[in-house]
Amino acid sequence: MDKGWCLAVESDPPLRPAAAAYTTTPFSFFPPPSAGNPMMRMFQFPDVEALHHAAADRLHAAGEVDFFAHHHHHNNKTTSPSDDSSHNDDDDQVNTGLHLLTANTVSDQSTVDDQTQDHRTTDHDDSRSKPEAELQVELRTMNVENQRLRDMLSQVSNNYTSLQIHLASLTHQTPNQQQVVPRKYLALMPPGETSNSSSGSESSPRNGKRPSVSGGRGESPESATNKAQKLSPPRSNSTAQQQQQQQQPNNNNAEAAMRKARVSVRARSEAPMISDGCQWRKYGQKMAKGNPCPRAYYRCTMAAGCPVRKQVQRCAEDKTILITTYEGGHNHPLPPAAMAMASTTTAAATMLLSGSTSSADGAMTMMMANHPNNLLARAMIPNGAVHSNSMASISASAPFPTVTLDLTHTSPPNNNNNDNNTPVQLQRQRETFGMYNNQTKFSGVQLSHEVANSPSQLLQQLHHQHQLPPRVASPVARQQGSMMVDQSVSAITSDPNFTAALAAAISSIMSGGGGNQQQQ
DNA sequence: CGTTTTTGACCTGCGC
DNA sequence: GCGCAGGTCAAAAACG
Repeated sequence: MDKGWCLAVESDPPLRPAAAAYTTTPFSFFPPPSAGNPMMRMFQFPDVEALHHAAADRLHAAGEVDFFAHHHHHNNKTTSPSDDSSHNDDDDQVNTGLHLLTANTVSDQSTVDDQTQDHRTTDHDDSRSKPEAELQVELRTMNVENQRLRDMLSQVSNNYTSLQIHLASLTHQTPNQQQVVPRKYLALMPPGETSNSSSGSESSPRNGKRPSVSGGRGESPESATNKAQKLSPPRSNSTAQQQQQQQQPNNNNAEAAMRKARVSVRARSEAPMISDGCQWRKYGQKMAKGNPCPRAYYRCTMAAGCPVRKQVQRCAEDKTILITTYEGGHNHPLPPAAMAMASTTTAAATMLLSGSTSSADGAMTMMMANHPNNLLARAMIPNGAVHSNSMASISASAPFPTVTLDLTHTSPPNNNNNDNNTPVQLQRQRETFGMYNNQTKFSGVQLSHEVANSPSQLLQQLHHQHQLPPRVASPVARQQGSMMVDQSVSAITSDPNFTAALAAAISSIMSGGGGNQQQQ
């Protein structure tokens, strides 16, 4: 069960003491305030926190344990009768203060709330339960509203990224930079290609060059679409079709192109699949010629009809390198963790569309530098600075225009930051975060270069990584994830300097009241 | 029992 | 036309 979420650790005990209480905190509603993303702050609801504080005060007045005081004072050794209810053998673990529960749905929260409610009301009168119930109703209402706003935010963010890339492409583009590939590519667009963003129709990213899909046995909508496309093969792209294309809005071509463009990511990983925040379902596996390692085919299952697919294969020359190739664009809102990769693939598709390697590189660099969640960006572009030698390349020789992001190389030394890590430290951080889960995390790749410089970023990454629902991870993944977390925590805490920085970052986060909850 | 993975079969494009 | 390789389907198996 290779789930792209691969955030099994979020439900693992070591990092979530007093888990049940956390679920009810306002911290669970939002991602941490993203320094570079004012929109995220914009969507925070102070009222919710005020609501929570009111509830906490009430609990205090009633002589009950304030779960949230546990937060604010970072007393990870606090024990209480209520804590015992969720207590386990992780007391000797570091309480990062991060919200690590993922239950976001009303039902889930309701369940936990009910449980905590049971504990609270056992020894107290019922008169107080009614206001609490009302508060919880309000909380749930706000949660729903939050969910809706987050969906909207995802859409807006996606659109913003696309527009930004397109603008960068146009800005950087010069006449002699326009290469053949994208034009040829666009010329191959079947005329029937339309936006997949809202219809939910499973229009598949195909063109004439690509080996066609369906074996004809399954008559899924996708297959039907493919058939229709086959009836008008690209090679017969007539003048009428070209005229039809010209009549289409430009963004139609762009979107169609994006669905065909490919983004290949090379990263070192022992895990079978990298984590990109999305949910994938494996639908096939093949032995590719010249490579003893099989190639796995995955399809995005976050939304019905999402055309995004990816291929995962190990490099024949170096089996520690995992090559993940993305194709297409999502037709649904994405969780923040998935936004990074999605925005990257979108950028890559856009740069292919823009038709210039240099402009593309600039576009991608710009987009990445400006996208707060783009983990690849920070892996490629330390500190968001524009690098001329970013590890991105565009292949025109491949069957499809492909952007390759090589994350197997270490970043060049960055003089702008305070990178005074010893190689040993960096290596330890790589080991710590690169093996964070059973799947390699891009954020781990990124963290390996930044973690010591920015513990708060580490926490944000951890925060994001713990947002997703536990159901998406297999037990094996959870177990391995738990082990990795243990190792990670151990490694982190073994470094006194880093521990101090981590504590400071935790304090910052807690005092800032930033929290999150995964949309789903 | 529903979901996911496995895996053999099938289809298509391309090169010869 | 044939064979090969890439990609996908879908029944069966596995899993929770």
